[in-house]
Amino acid sequence: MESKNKHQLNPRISADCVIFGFDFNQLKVLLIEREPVEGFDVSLSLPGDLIFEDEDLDMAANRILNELTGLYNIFLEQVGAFGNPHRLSKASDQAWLKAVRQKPNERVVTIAYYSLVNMNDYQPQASSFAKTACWVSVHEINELAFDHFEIYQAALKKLKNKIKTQPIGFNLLPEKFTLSQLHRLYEVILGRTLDKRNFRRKMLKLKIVESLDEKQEGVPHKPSQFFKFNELNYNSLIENGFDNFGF
Amino acid sequence: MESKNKHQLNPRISADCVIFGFDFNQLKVLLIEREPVEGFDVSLSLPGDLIFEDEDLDMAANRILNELTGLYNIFLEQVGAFGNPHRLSKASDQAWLKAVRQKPNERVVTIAYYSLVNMNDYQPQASSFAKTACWVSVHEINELAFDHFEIYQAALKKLKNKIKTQPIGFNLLPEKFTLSQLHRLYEVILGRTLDKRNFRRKMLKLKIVESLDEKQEGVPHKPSQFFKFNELNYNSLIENGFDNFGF
DNA sequence: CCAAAAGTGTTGAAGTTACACCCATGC
DNA sequence: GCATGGGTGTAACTTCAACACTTTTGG
Repeated sequence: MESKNKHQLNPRISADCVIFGFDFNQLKVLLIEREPVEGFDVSLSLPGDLIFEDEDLDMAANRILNELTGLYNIFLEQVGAFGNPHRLSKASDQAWLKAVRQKPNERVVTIAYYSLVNMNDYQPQASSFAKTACWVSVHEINELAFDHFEIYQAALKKLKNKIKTQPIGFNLLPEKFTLSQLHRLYEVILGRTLDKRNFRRKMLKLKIVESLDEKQEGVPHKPSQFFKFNELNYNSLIENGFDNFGF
Repeated sequence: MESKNKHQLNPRISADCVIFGFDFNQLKVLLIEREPVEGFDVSLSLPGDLIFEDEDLDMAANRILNELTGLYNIFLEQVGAFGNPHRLSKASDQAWLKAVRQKPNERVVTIAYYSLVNMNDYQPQASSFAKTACWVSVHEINELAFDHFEIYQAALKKLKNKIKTQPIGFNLLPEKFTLSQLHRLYEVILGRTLDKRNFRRKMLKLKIVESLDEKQEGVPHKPSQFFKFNELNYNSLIENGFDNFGF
């Protein structure tokens, strides 16, 4: 790394982020609306950017995440590298790249990440690579720019697998939450219904949740108990996973 | 991608392979001996190479694997991207790179893969990037060039996790094998002993093995039955995994 | 006949699934 | 008082973990 290169963009490597959120009902992904270019409709893409030469891959993903959401230090994990030589060569993508990149023809390999955010903490930010961002429900995502749909699918698959053995779901919830919210979260991520009683039993047995002395107020039904997660047991499960989480 | 670039090397992206083998006793990794450069000892590294501009990442990994082993179409899966800006800057690594790369200072992000090979099929090949290759037992691997030790660890972790839910172990065995061999394989990959009876029961219940009308010969103990794997059930488990594989 | 690895069953404990009704609140 | 979602227990079944002796062969 020669010093003249230190803070230049690397024109061949980018990072893209699949940022998941949960609105207590649906699983969402934060997408950016690409400025329309002549002859093509608006289209949605994952937030992403070229990396800097002096920047680790994780740092680049964190930068993208932070520029877009204002959040630091939240769950972020690599999905993998996507490098099909033709991943940028659709006509609509090329038209857009010509408008924003110095070298629109350059082959770019992207390193994909996924992140879990608490939607309450999210504050939209103006960012260098995104004019407007919006949360889109996963079942409404069907076409994305470049190979981003494929990346999104890989990220969702990784999330599904991971949530079966590690208690990462809490990253999508606020500090206080109800077991029903957690239940719904698991259902939407795994894409199937889970028995309410069995679910609660399992969570309580794993001891990753702890009930608070506080209940919902103002709801037109029996108020729900709030819980927080138990950091100690949470961390030990993050290390070891729980093998028999038979959803 | 301009056509003049079509078959040039991409100086910023490489692929590295962690190639696992099993000699019926130990889990091994195929490493290459880097030519010593003045002032530094011989050192071991993972096989790897820069990718070509017109080459998919998977293709590049397959090329490296094939050039080194003569094998095609075998198990190969991405581990992830490794891109620490200083991953190549140790003095011994720099000395070596100066001898073999046009741009030894270039920052290179590498995409790591792991592969499972049947050691009997392996035939050493002369290759552009390796003079000599050798199988090293996993418990003897402690230092590797660049960040390759970190990559190796990530690959092994991925293998451990994957073998718990998918029947990929067969890729490391010949067509005919005994249940004891399979048993030993699982033990060395997972790094712990497994009860013999419980192991056999589980494998037979999953129906991924089928006994052949053939036994070991010439062994100084009760001869062992040979098995092959059942491709049909194998493939359905590759799709679906087996959730409750509680090792 | 001895050494070496193959092969085989049972039992108690734990975990999984399926299932239906009462409760507390706001309106 | 009614609509809404919250909260609870049990029984049948499956899976898991632990454990020791007999068999077949070569030398």
